[in-house]
Amino acid sequence: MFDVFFSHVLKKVSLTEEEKSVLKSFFVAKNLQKKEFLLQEGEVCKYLSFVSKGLLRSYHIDEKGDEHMNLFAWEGWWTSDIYSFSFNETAQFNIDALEDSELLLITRENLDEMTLQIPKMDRYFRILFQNSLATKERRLVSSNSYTAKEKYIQLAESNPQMIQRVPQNLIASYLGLAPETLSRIKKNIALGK
Amino acid sequence: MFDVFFSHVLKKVSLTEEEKSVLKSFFVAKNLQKKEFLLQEGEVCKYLSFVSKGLLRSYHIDEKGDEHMNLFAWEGWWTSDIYSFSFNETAQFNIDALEDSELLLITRENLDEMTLQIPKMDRYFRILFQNSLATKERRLVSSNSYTAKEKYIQLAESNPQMIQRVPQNLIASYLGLAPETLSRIKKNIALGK
DNA sequence: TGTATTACTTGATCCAGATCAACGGGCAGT
DNA sequence: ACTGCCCGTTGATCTGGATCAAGTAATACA
Repeated sequence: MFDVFFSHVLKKVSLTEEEKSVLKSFFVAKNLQKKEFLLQEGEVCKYLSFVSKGLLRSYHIDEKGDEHMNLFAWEGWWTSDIYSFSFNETAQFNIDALEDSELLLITRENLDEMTLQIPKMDRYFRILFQNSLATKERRLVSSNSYTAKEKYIQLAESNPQMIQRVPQNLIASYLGLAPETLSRIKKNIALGK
Repeated sequence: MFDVFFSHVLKKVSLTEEEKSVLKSFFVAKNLQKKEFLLQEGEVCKYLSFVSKGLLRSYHIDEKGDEHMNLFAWEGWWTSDIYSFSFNETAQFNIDALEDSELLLITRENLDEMTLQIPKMDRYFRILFQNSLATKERRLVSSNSYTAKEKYIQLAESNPQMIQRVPQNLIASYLGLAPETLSRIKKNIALGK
């Protein structure tokens, strides 16, 4: 359970055995079955969650009832409604499991306490958030600047695993496209553009 | 020059006078005149920049030559091509000044060194990036989920200062709209929807 | 203080991608 | 093995916002 976690943390900061065991104490383990919810829109998001096994999705449902994917998180990724978690406001995202999953959860209070006890973890999360921000910034520009086909090709190149692992209709939603549109785009690409 | 800077840092972490003077030594001050560039697409972004006075914009230019705004930064905000800065890759954004501006620049090497000497700054940047990430995540969903009019109204409510301070055609670009579209939207709103 | 350049508006037309509709194929549960 | 249904495909049509075009107001600059 913690193996995947430590191997990820150790890529960014070093930890003693002592620190590792302190670290563990701030987390709670949770299993989630396929289709089970970790968070529902309207609640306050209490946890930052590390995925040690499985696959989760985070998505928003608009007034018309349409789903809009925010992100997918599998082994080695964190997920949360980070806005809700940070500012203690109502969540805008739902998070549920696309596959049976194993998680490590930490509350905001524990995160604060943990980083005070082990300041290196501020560095870990600083780097984590910095990298996520960088990626999200590029995705936002891509979303405003490119055609549907260009966006799909960019995604396929930058994140081929997502395309293998996540159903096509959810990929469409992630790109802000109708499922029919993505289907047609893939057909065109297969026919040599 | 550093007054605005310290007042912002102190909102998130406390600092001794000693630490303040150490902190200062890692930054370089820079003035930028209106229309002058801080960064051009294709370079590597060497600095994370704090705006102590003025207004900058960060934007991407696509193959057709169209500009797509990424963000605006005024007093108390940071700007950078964070992807380029973090991963030492070619910048995708241009950054230039919309008003005469005063900046504090820090290199990646100095940022790393500074956070090692003053670990509290890891916490400062952890919180900064966490908040930016939260905001960007919401903006991305908004961009994929709402109509042009809804996006404008949301922006006007959540960030009225931006609308006052930034020219309308740049706001349009920030929202991923043609300037004509935003003009019409504002007209409709003025006419009572 | 005049003129040039840039910002904003308004109208007419166009198009990428959404929506609606119908069908086939795979796989999940009994 | 059967059946139900979810998922992807394909076709036909519609539409929000882009694009093209022209005029007007505002700001800068000399």
